[in-house]
Amino acid sequence: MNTQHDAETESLVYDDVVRIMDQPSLSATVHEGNSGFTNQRASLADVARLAEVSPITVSRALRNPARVRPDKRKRIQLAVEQTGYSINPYASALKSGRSNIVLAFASNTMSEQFSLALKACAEVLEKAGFLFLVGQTSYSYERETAAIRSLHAMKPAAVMFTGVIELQANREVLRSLEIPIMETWAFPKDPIDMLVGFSNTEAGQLAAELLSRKGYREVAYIGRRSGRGALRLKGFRTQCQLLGMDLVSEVLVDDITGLSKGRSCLHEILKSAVNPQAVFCANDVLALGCLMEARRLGISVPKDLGIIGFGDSDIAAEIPPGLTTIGVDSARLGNEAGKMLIARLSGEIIDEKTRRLDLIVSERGSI
Amino acid sequence: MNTQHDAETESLVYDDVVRIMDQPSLSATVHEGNSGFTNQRASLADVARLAEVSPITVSRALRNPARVRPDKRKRIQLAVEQTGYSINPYASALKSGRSNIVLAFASNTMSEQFSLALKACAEVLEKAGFLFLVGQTSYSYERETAAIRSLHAMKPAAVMFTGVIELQANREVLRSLEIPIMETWAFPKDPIDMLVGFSNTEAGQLAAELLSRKGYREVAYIGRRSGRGALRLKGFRTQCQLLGMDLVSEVLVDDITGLSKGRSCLHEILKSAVNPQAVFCANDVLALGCLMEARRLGISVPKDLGIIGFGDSDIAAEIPPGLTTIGVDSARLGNEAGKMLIARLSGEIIDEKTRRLDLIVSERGSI
DNA sequence: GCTGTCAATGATAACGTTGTCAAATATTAC
DNA sequence: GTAATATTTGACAACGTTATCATTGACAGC
Repeated sequence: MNTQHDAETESLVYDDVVRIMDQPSLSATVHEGNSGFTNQRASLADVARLAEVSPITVSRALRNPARVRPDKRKRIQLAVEQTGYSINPYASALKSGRSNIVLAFASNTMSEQFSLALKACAEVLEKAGFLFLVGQTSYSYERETAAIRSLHAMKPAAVMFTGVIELQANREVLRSLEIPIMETWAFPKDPIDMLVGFSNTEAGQLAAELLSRKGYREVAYIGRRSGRGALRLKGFRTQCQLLGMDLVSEVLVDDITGLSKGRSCLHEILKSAVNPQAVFCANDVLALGCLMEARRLGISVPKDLGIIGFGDSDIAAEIPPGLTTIGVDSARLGNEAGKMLIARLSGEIIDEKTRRLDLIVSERGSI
Repeated sequence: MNTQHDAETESLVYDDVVRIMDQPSLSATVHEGNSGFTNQRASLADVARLAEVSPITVSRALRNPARVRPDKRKRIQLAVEQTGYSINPYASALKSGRSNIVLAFASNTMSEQFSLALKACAEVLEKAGFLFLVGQTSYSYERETAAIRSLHAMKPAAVMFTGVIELQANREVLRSLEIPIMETWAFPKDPIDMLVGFSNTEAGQLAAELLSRKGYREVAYIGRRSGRGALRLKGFRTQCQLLGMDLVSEVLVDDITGLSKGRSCLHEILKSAVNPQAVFCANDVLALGCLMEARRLGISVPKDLGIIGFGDSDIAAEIPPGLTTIGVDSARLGNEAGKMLIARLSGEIIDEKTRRLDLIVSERGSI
């Protein structure tokens, strides 16, 4: 490798910058207000002095403009712009016990579905002036517990989870926070507070029905041991029995990230006494791993082995022969959750605190 | 669809809970200290009263135990546990002007590479007691600017970006914050502060060399118009020229998320006067989209068309015929960045504020 | 025993905002 | 015009922590 290269080559980035900075619209956004960059931040008192009102009036003008007379409001607005004032969220949170941060915790930030939902939710909430931040729990109860404990100190405006909280103690901690809590991705009968989800049991049932309709008789399951995976398995198992199919193999795993996991799971399945003709994977990553490994082993999909996934990931539609998958509209889920949170945070009386989304079956070539 | 289903079905989640809660180790973690859930939080003063010291001593014992005599330290520790005290981060941040939050902004949280890096970074920082939170900028200068403005109010302990900051005004805002700034994913000669990155220009050069070595003569490029894409293109273009290859088509796009984009780009390329025999895609998602579409169109990879991607995504190795791709070890990048931040945040004098990672070429069947 | 130095602790005063309540002003009713 | 009410504004104190400076006590050196 004899590539001539040094750090300077990359300075193009900054050549680009100059070009970009020439566009007045953007630089205006940045320079708005306070000309230059004063390190000393303006406080409410500074704004108040300039606008010739008391600090508390400034505070009101910013938080609830209707309660301040138009002329003063104008003066205050002007002063805010001149000083480049922005509220100190720490002081505000300290005094009021509230913050404008909405925290979301994802069990796995690498999941396409969760990312889509969180992105949609972020867009809604940021438009409403909230700061939407995401933390990770990595499917670990310990980390989830730690995250929830940190909430007690943070007291965000609201919290959202890509899942439901299972540990009773954590549920109580969350309830004691007295802030809106949004659970998702399942449909328990007793959510902590708000819920935008769907039935995982039904997803399992649908998978069984699809396979039965296609004439499969011996089937297998791959998925997580706990949480939603367990629910999907439950629905699958029940419906298999009902429809007279044999669930000949259940491969239960803890970690489901990475395609290699799906591949090794397929090997597990092939070890079972009775070889199944189809497998339901509790997520698309596992399903794709199976699909890849099947091809590698010369197993024809769907002739020798049918595969159903869950999640309706981007690639499921694209990869030959097309992965049949059950899923929800994740972006819609995030959007709905965001809108519900905003309604609640702005003090509206919510008639419905839960929302159930329909499952979407995308039937493709893999079964 | 006649699936019998109602919300109750999902209550399995909570049956699970009971089982989980029976494990003493976990419930202990939750119940630690303050027995039950007092809504009224304990303050430093409460702890101080119980330990019979002054509040300031408690503060010191928690932040810098070495400065407090062992006997008092013990008493304080005990009092903290009895009261279930946890520090109020808002009060702390208000007074000290610092916080224990480390913010990261990802240009695209749905990217496997960014997710991997952020996850690795989060692990390191959380172990050191920081709260690692992620926001999104969605490759938009407006949102990036908004995010950076919000930093001014938040004053996190440090900030990290999955990229370099291009707008000069934003660079200055960041510098004025006087907190550690971590840029990544490129290797500019004048980073704002800290940097863990690699050369995108070199990535383009490597791609050209690979193709040249395989005997390709007419090649094409697909990628983003700006930022890192532009750098990869620059390196690719330069090296093509040097090696006597013809860059017959450059397809420049703004949005690179989603496989369908790669598919439509392939069509663009096929429209060009001279059909290229190989294409370098500035990321793996685009490359995979091309690969899928090529197969759909009956174009054989690599016989009729060679494809190189960037990012070394999970699926690149798995999908037949195997996607040749150039990338970095994202998890390592995140880990290094996290460790550098911690060193800096704990006041160590850092000898090296930048770190350059090697590019990894994974040669597979697609060229 | 006296002075100087260092470690350990504490008293006081903020940080910048907002909740509470009171005062001032404007508006309406009679 | 006066009284009653509603609207708008402000004074004050507090949220829980930490920076600063002052104090105390311990210990060494002479």
